Amino acid sequence: MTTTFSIGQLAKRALVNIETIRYYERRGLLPEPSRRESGYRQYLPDAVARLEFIRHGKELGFTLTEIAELLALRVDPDTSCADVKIRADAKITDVHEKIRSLLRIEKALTRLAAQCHGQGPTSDCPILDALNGESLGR
Amino acid sequence: MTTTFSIGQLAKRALVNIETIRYYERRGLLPEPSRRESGYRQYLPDAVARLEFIRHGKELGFTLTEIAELLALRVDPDTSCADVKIRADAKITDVHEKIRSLLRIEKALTRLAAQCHGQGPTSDCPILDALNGESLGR
DNA sequence: CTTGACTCTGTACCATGGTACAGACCTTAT
DNA sequence: ATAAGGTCTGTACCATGGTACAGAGTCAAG
Repeated sequence: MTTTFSIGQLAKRALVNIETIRYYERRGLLPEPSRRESGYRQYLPDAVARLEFIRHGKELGFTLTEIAELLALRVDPDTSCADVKIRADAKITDVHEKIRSLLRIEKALTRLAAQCHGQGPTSDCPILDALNGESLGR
Repeated sequence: MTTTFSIGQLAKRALVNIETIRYYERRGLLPEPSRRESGYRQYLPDAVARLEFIRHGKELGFTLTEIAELLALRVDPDTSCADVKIRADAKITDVHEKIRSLLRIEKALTRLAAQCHGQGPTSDCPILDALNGESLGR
């Protein structure tokens, strides 16, 4: 006899919203569970692990679509660890690009904020002047 | 006689989509322009500068809502440069937080990718193992 | 056996920043 | 005068990651 969970119990254990579980099912991140005669979803304990996998993936910056792919790779006997590594490397590049972009923004903002004494009317504000002026993106 | 632009001409000059201009108007980023008898929007040259202001704000990571606030500050005689600086400083903090979070992600991903030789079945993949395991978020 | 809590499906809604129509009307060039 | 192209409003749709119902049916405790 195997322990099974209702969707509410699963939600409590995995610390996610019930609606989120159903949403993940619609998105294909969770397999369709078996049902009781009433139609109630019936989960096995491994569903908790699956939800944790999803959470960890999100913590690493993967989108739900990408997480679905990783979950699919995991069970496909024709894929190897290399397929996973490719995705991880792509995500590293991705994250790296975002960081570079944000650093550029931070630099530009810091420069502008330093020019601003925080006094006087907005008509003399160097920050607003800059927004009116040339492109800042470099 | 002042030169005026149709919405299409403005879109060309400011390099934005016509629909975007109407969207910005709905969002309160652009004032409602005067109209011809036909109802066609009629823009003054300063509308181009306004759209550029918006673009620059976006390049600095401000949301459209925040840009609308900056635009409002600009014309409000009761506000000072300090009000602008407060927003710029808040955005710097904001961007800084995002960078820190992404750096944490990058670090975790890089560590995982380094552990993965890229060989063997997915069942032995250290990256997938990590996603199954403990929380990664620090 | 009743009542409250739970779950079901389907759909709508939130923010964010737009894009894409449809169907009608206007303008401009030939 | 007519056709092509521009513009109008209103609404729906895109992605992303969910959340919030309504109305019906189910389960469990007292």
